[in-house]
Amino acid sequence: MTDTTTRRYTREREEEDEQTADEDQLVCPECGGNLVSDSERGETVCEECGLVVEEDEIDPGPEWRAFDAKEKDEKSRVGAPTTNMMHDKGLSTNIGWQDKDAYGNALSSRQREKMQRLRTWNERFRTRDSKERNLKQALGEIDRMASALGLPESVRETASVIYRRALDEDLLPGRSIEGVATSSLYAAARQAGTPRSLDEIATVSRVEKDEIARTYRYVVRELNLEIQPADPESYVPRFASDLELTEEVERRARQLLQNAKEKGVHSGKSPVGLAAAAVYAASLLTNEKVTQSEVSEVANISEVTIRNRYHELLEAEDSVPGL
DNA sequence: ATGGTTTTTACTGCGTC
DNA sequence: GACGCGGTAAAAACCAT
Repeated sequence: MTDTTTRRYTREREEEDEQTADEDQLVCPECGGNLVSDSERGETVCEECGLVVEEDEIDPGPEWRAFDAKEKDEKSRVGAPTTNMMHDKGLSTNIGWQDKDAYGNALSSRQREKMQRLRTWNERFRTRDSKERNLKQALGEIDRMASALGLPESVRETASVIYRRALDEDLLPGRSIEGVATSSLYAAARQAGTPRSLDEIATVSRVEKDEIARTYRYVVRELNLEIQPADPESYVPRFASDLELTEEVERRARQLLQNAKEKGVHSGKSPVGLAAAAVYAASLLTNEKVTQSEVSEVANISEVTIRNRYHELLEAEDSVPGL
């Protein structure tokens, strides 16, 4: 299992590399010649015809003109190159730790105290900043996915609370923002009694189902979220309305499920399957027939599973006298 | 990693329209 | 002949250990 997933991940990465490598070798739109970037001028030009494709690029090189070779060696760009590896691109303030002034002289004790305070506050603001940024992106994602799944406002609220907690407890390092955001939403939807299956979640998320499941388990464990297995009944209204069935069917399906619950038929079985079977069975009992394949379609469950479950449901029902 | 359970896939046969 | 349904065996997925 782990073998296959890691293998897949590495393969994806290779593909990405190939892609970016392809993109690097650009071709002139005019004559088809190779494009070369001239960082001296900040332009990308065609080798063949001299067409300038891009201007005003950022020049990562020295920012002074060099008048001779010696000067070229001495004068380099001030400061570290910017990088996307850091959330602030390495541009935010850093205060040295050495308690020396710009000339290397030791600071007075009063100055040292002052610098210490500045360091503390600078660090506070900076980490708060990065978390804000992180949060903003995650909340955007949660919003997007929630509306794609037709989940109400309250679920988004819950999801963002969960995400904030994950952030506060430092659960993020080593995990993708996307993944944790998705897991938060998944958890929130289940908590709110409007569950969406992992498959449904996965279709709107940017991360793979495997990763969502993994991260979800992790988040639930670390935050001690108490989430009971989804109640099959909570799927019924959605399926019923997707199939344009009446309230009557819906009520009947609920009855079947409640009865099954009392008999303990349902433990260990997938809630979605149970719900789908209940809807199907109810549609038969109320003469509003829908086919198994229709139900399996909206519930994303195999017909076989529906068959198996609905037999069990009816058996449980038969043993109740007077129904 | 492993073993037990559940779900899915694929295929087959039967009855009906 | 296509469709709905039932059943089965084997593969795959899932879960707890």
